Amino acid sequence: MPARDPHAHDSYAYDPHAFEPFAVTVDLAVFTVRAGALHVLLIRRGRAPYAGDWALPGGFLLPRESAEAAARRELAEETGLPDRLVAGLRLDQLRTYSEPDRDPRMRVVSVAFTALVPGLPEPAAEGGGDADRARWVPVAEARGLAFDHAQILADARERVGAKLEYTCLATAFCPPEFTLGELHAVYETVWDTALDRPNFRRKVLATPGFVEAVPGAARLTGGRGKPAALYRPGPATTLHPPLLRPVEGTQR
Amino acid sequence: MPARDPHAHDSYAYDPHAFEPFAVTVDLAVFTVRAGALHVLLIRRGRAPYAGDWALPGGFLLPRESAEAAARRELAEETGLPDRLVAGLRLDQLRTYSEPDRDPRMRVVSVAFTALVPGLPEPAAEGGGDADRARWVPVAEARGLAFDHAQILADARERVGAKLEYTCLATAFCPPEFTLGELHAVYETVWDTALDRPNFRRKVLATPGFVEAVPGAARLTGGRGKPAALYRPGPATTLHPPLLRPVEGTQR
DNA sequence: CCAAAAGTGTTGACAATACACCCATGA
DNA sequence: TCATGGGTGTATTGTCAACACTTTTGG
Repeated sequence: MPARDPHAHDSYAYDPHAFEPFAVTVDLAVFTVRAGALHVLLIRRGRAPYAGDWALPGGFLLPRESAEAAARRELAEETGLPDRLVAGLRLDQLRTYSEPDRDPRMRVVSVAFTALVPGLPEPAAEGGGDADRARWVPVAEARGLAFDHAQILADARERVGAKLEYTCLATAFCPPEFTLGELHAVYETVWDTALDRPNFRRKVLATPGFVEAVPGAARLTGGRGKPAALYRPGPATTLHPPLLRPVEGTQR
Repeated sequence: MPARDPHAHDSYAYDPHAFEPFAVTVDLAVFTVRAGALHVLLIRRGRAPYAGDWALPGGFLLPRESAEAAARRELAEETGLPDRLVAGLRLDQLRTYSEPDRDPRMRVVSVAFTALVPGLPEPAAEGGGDADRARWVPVAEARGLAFDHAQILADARERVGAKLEYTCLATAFCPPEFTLGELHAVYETVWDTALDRPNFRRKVLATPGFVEAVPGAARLTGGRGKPAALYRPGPATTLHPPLLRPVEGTQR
């Protein structure tokens, strides 16, 4: 409930703490698939607390800026990602982290986002701003993160895995035109499971609007093997029926 | 990124706005199923802005309180829901609303939650606090809400519908012991679709841990018809494979 | 010719649907 | 005995997993 008058309720009538200032920030978990491993974009902190540690990119909301806008701005400022890519990037809210002691200095509430970008040929974290401190790090090796960023990263990883099941978001990990082999590799990498290639292929092609063929085009992948047909992302956003992760446990 | 020193970055070095205070609130979309319709818990506002309009319950975070804790506290304070129910209630973060002008008076960032409660015999919105201003309203009739609460409500409704597909959350709409007919009615009400009863029944019973039979018990439902067996919520939290909403469109 | 990667076919297990049908209770 | 809601059976249909197989390229 926005801005109810802090004097409106007995339990904090005239309580100055009702105006206690909160800092509001955004944090970004930006993922990519490189060299067969899921990577996350991290920034090395320059000052205390957690100086020298790795952290998720992010920062404060400006006074008249939504969290989405702040996330996009911070991503452009703090990382070396190309402007065109950041402008067209899809940002998904993950959740908001509001534990009172998550920052040792003051009360900070942070809205976390996830984003998926294609694997880039060059290290991507180059250029102006704080970009020299930005790096792609395999999620398996991302340890000792500042603040509660390990938790955010874990939540984000789980969310991304789940989203691949029932949305068409996997194509966001691929370049504008991609082969089904590349899309297959995205699923296997994010889920860390083997998927039967022929069945995966059929499933993707049977879902209307997931991908659409680029007429006549083909590409040699890795120089070896038969050239693969190219596809573009289709207009669909959700997968019906979903493409479920195989479960290790007892059921199904 | 929590509490980065606002002087740390050139673009707002020494900018006092980096400390611009934000108010942080929670908003709650609490749903129940009553008389075959999905209802949401609303509060009638007592003062401007939007005086006299209906709004979602919610309020400010206290200085050392997480959003989850604030949501639970506000729910207990503002509504007549029984304390036992509020204490055991499951709260799910929906998303955070941060548009700069969503409150006409000041900058307010609000973390929205959803919660599901069983249909209560009595009107539920009774007792102390602001409870006399609280009411269950059918979502179809909830119009003209204060602030951006119509948007929050729409998002919450969609999320709840989606969650029924792949989680066991539907039992939260039912009393501690319930019949499969009641569970069936929950799905039909929330999704606003007819579901084949025998198939629904088999699906639920075939999902391990969704529900477990209460030994020997049976209940007359509505006085008419055969007494139905009683079930309790099981230990499972997710539905594998999911119970998908029938789609009206072309696909599937 | 061989290795590697793309792409097709086939089959059996299983799950979801659309029904028809029986059972227990109140009026 | 009828209406009402609970509960069971079954045939059909479709989907998914497993795996054998063909095709096209580079070396």
